[in-house]
Amino acid sequence: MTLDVHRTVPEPTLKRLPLYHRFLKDLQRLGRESVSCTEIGGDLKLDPTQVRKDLEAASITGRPRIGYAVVNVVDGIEEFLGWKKVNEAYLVGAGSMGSALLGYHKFEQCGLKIVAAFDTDPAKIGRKIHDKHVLPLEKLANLAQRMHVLIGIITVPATDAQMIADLLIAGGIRAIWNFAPIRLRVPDNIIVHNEDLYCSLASLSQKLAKELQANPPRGSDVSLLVPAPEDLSK
Amino acid sequence: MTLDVHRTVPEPTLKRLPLYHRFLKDLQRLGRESVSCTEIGGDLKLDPTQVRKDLEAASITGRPRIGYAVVNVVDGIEEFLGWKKVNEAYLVGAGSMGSALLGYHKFEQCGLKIVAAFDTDPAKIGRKIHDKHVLPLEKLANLAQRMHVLIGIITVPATDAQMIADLLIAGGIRAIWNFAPIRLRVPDNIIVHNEDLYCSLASLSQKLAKELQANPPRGSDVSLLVPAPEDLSK
DNA sequence: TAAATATCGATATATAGTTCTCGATAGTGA
DNA sequence: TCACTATCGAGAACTATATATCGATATTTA
Repeated sequence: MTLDVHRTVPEPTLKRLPLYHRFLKDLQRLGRESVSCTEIGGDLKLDPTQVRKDLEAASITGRPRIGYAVVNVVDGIEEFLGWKKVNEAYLVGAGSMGSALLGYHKFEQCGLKIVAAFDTDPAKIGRKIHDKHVLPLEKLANLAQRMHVLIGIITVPATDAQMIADLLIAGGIRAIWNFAPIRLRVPDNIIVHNEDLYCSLASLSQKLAKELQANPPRGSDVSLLVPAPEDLSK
Repeated sequence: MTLDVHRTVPEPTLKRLPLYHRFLKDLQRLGRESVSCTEIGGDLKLDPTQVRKDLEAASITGRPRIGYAVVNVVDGIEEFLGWKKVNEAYLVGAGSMGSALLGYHKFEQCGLKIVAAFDTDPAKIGRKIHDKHVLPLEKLANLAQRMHVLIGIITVPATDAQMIADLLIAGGIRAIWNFAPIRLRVPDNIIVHNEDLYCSLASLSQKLAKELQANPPRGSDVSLLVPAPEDLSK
């Protein structure tokens, strides 16, 4: 059995796989043994063919007329996404976003174990947040010795993010989950995943602006915003 | 001048516009007056044509051999994304993620003003988090009266998210920014934007798993993971 | 037992998004 | 002044992603 880990899989597919995983886990809890693409697609409002292709990308196969064995899909997705073996991660920046992430204990079921947080704030250093130690940033340099830590999570202000990225990379980190609103400059072999809330927000804002233009909210009178021609003359 | 708000713009374009905005704001601070796609693309590691098309989508034009007027781009992006007029938002779920978002004051420069938070936890109700009042969830129903609030931000556990979404929609909300790891069922005219960290994580995990298979980390001996054929016989 | 049907798997088509090409333009420097 | 060049703008070509079609298969049911 060769895992098809090498063929590159579309990004959208990767982001849908957890949705299937979640839905199938629920089915599993209900004791269901098999499921069809049609049903998955129905629940998630996705085209059944889409679902089939996504599962195929993760090397998961089903049987005609029967569907997929629930356990196969759950297992196959975990295997494919690398959720079976957990990678350790360091989080840098124990501010409010950092603290929030430290509390996401379910990340561990998704291959991510945050083992420690780093910060420069003396008020935070030495304390524990959601059961994770907050260490002084200086200690991050020792990281090189603790070679098993491969993931860095950046939750510092944009101004510090590049410096932290450099530190993490020097320490041997291979992948960065970046929550700072800035594009990091990193070597080609480093995987960076940006979680830029302002970029997400942009998409929401624009769609809302467009929608409001088409269907203005009750109570808002467009004539107040756009003066009628005769009003402009006075 | 007619704003091209009606032609639908690719999602990827919408998510890149804030990057340009940020870079050009920096240039503006440095006193720069014009900029080329080549330069923007160089900074953000994007194809110059891509940049040009994105700006075109936002109805921003430049001049051959000169480039774009920095002020035009900054202004044009803000206009296009609807960042000039600020929409008010309610946040539901004053947990750690909710609190973190309440602290993102720069959202206000991006058309989003969180005016209040709601929660059911008596320990949180009545307090202020990052200067925003935390109100009891019951009061969310009054929302219908406060018609100017159009955006709801959901930061409650997945189990409660659908119920909260229903409440928000009943209250007249038009767009939802959903941080709960669940797909909400909403009417067609409601805009939903999912910020599902597990989906993001999936993409990171898979890329890392793939990368580690190609280039195993120093100190990890592959022979320990994959027994050589002769080892299987004993 | 045979027809009907739900489903997968593979392939083809369609749509969305990105990159390339080239002509037009407006500065720069010989 | 005139060639030279960096750039935009428009459209073509390409690539990636999503959807549709169709044959094969296994179960159900008449």
